[in-house]
Amino acid sequence: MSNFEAFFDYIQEISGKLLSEDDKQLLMAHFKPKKLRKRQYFLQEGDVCKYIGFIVKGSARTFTVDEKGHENVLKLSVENWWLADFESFYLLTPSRFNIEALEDMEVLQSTNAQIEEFLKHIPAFSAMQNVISQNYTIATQKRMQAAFSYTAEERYEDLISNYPHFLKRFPQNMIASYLGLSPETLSRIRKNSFK
Amino acid sequence: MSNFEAFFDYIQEISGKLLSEDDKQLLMAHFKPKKLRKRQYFLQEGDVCKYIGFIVKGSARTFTVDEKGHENVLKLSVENWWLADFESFYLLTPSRFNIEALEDMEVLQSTNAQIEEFLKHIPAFSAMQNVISQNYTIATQKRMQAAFSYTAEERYEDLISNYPHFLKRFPQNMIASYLGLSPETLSRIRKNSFK
DNA sequence: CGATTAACTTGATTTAGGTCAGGACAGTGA
DNA sequence: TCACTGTCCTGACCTAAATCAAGTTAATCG
Repeated sequence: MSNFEAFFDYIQEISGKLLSEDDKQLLMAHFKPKKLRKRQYFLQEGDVCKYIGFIVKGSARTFTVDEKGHENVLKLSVENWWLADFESFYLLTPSRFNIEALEDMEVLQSTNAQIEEFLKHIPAFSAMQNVISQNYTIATQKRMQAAFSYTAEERYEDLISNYPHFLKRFPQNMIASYLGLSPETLSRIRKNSFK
Repeated sequence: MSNFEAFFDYIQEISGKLLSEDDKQLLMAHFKPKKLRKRQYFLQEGDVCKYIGFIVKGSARTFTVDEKGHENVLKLSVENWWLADFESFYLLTPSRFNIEALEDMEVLQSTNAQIEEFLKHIPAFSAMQNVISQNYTIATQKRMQAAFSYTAEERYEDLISNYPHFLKRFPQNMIASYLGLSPETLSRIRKNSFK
């Protein structure tokens, strides 16, 4: 199944290790393919995030809704990224986040208990986890710094240079929210940066 | 050496596993105790972060300096926390951060290469790493959300409830910077929250 | 296809928080 | 002892970005 081929490639590439036939069988047995239509929710606020998903195709946003009904995008995710509220997933607490498909999606999903098994039995899988957690640590450190010490404009420039494809792929108001800006402000920044 | 006792306790507690005598010997052989005086730097911007440090005693701040000479505190660290710019530490790139002792400190430090060895040979150590990276992921997710969707006042309330001891331990201008505020603003928030 | 809804732009106004400036108290050190 | 430096407070002013409002363009769907 082509879904899994992309997934296997990803694991092998990022971990720098090969998956055996047994490894692949184990993964195929416990990662369930799931389709989500645009606007469908992978996770709803208040629910426990029972599944972690690997995005084979499509994109999603992770967001909160505050008391005034204002939506706040924390994360935009595309192919070869993982989808979960890790706090809820690890601790089994109700999530404060929503995760919603922005395009039709194909996801491979599994549970916390099964992930533990993969980590125990598949060397490439646990190597992958280490690399991901390193990357995540680094990326978050950068994003925190940007959030606090950059202006709106600098954050936008930063996004352009780090994730240029986001601009084509996501509506501008999502990008604005992801940058912590109102849609109006982003529109004005873009207008000014043209001249 | 009492330094190491606290360190061993920490590893065993957080990992849920015991350290053997051999494990302890290995750790003692490759974690070097180091003293830092108040104001001394553990890491300077531009240098590669060759060491990771475990704080046995004292506290530190991780900060950047922007073009205008404005300091920006990203992290405040106390006993039983780790000290490093992980991007620089993992990738061996020059760091954009400074790490400075805010009090006299005792640190146990080691290198990236040695950490790899510990992970390979000491089960409690790699279990610890997994727990830490989970906790870190969760904490960062929260902090990101706070940074983007909370007001100055809410961020301060949040700090009070999560890290009340920070308020006694760190000067107010450090706290302000950590919260992404000017010292004046924090002062005013405190004034208002008294009545 | 036209009808509705969603996405983007632009202007006018407001506001949270920053910046600048002055002063009150420590704590430290020659 | 008294300057010196760092920390905190308070007031006056300013500015980046949010909010409100209205209009335009682009997507979506029956």
